[in-house]
Amino acid sequence: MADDRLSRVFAALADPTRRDIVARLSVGDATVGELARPYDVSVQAVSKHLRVLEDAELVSRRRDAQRRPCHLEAEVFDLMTAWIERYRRQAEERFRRLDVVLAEMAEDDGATPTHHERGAAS
Amino acid sequence: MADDRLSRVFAALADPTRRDIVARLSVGDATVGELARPYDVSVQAVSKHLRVLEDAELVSRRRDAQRRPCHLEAEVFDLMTAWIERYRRQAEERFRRLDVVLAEMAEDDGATPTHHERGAAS
DNA sequence: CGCTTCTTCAACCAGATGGTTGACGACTGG
DNA sequence: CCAGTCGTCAACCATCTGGTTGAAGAAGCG
Repeated sequence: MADDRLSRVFAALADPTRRDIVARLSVGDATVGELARPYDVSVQAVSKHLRVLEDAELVSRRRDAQRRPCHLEAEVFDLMTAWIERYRRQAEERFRRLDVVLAEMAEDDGATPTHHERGAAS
Repeated sequence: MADDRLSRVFAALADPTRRDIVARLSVGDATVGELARPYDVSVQAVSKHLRVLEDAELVSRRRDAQRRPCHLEAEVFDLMTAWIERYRRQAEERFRRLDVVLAEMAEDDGATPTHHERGAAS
């Protein structure tokens, strides 16, 4: 896996267990042991998952006696959302332009060209 | 990697080359050869990347003579956005509730407890 | 201090990933 | 038809991943 920020975040969330951990942390902070309990893998495995989430800066940790409570850093979601929205918009923009071109073609002559199946704008 | 839909999508986007391919496809459809040109890897490697994107249903392909033009399926972005927004909101909601609790505590007595560093509401 | 609890480190393993090269399949176009 | 182009399949390789077990650190408790 590449070592840039966005790659680490996407890779971290490409695992269902880690997504579930994120889901649970969105409700409230939790320790490694608490997080591990519901899964039928070793606590060490969960500890590794948490390290991945921490490297992706999705999770941070305090120290509380022997415990290391995990805290969800929701700001990272903005990074993903920004990336996703950028290309979603670009793709939508592209469809919009395509519709304009098709509309112009329809004005020029009555031919109906092959077209992507998508709801055309008004 | 897990084989569920969301895992495939996140895993597909965890690679910078594949994200770049998505970025380029957001501008317009392209063939495998066209997509491969800018990268200094073999066309076979790019073909593999496209297969990953296709399995994640981020990309679909037509047939045009020998060519296999690739098309971005932007709808999948909705899936990710939905997941992300869900937990972002939940985390924000949690902070909101925390702020309420803290406000109530402040009313009860003047003590200032330890608190997450985050901009408190109002 | 010594035991127990919570967590991580280390070594190991099977399987996935991302790359390579070489051969082949599909289709065009002269 | 047959040379050439576009793309994929197959085999191989190094590295990463997600899991295991066993041992060790770190901190509180009696």
